[in-house]
Amino acid sequence: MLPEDFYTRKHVVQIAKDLLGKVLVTNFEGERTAGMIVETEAYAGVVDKASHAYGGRRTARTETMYSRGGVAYVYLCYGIHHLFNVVTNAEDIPHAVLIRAVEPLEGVDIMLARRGKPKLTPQLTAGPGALSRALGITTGYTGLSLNTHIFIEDRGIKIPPRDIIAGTRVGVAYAQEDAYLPYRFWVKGNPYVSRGKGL
DNA sequence: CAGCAGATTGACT
DNA sequence: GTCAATCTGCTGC
Repeated sequence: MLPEDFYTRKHVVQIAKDLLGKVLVTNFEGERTAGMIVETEAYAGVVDKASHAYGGRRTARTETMYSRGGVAYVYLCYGIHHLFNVVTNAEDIPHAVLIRAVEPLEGVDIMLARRGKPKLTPQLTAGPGALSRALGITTGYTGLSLNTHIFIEDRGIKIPPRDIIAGTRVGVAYAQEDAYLPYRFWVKGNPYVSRGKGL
């Protein structure tokens, strides 16, 4: 499992890159599922117009972003989709990394059942709402430390730097100039990377 | 308090 | 390609 100081570092963009190749694991009621992270986005807190915490906004929803790094921030998007983020940095600095896609490694049958799908295709976990549903992550787990039911492992998988591609974040056109920041990262050529509409 | 847009997805034309 | 699903939070009456 990743040490706590992996999450409490100050540079959320570096953490977003470092998370590629790590393994996101969930274990709910004995059902274990896991996938390798292949796509992430960094959200840089109060100065980032794309972040829920821009300008220091604090609401019931965003409160967990202000926690010390190493907990889950899960929120509901469009009223339907549960989006999973990793909170980083120190307490009161609301940085987070959105996990946008994983490649299934364990518990594929469980994921298929949760998604109501007959067979494995990239759609199973390509996209932030899709992977959360496949891994059983809901807003009920927001604020949970990443060391019990949801955790991230380093299995020694190294993504070569030349295979890490940077681009603009998906669905953040409203963020004006910050929409052009290269804060989205993915593993080159991996079929599970989402085909979200960037800029 | 109504209206609207959003870190999305899947069904349908 | 278009659109509905439906919760959170911001804006404006």
